[in-house]
Amino acid sequence: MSDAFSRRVFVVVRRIPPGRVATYGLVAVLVGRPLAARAVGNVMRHCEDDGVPCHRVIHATGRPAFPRHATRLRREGVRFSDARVDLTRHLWRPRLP
DNA sequence: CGTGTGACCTAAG
DNA sequence: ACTTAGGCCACAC
Repeated sequence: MSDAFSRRVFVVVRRIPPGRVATYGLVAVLVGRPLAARAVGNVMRHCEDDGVPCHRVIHATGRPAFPRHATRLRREGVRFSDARVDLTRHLWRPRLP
């Protein structure tokens, strides 16, 4: 998909550094649609992982969408406490331009 | 143009 | 700490 919204979502997700994560809601904020968290999820659903680190976008509870994402995150040094990411430690806090 | 759906979020109980 | 209910947005039909 290459509509405007999806592109902006992917641009943001590509900027998430290794070892950090963003929630769907945070991505929504960063693309300028603070209430479009669900739509972000829809975009990620069709993500074919072409250079986009979709495993770094997780649920607000700290649970990745799929277990395989958790293993990739662990490989990047992300710490889990009981199957959820320690958000206080790993939530991405981008520098605002 | 109306409806249903989804890798969501938050507040409340 | 779970579960619900309500809300919001983009997209496919």
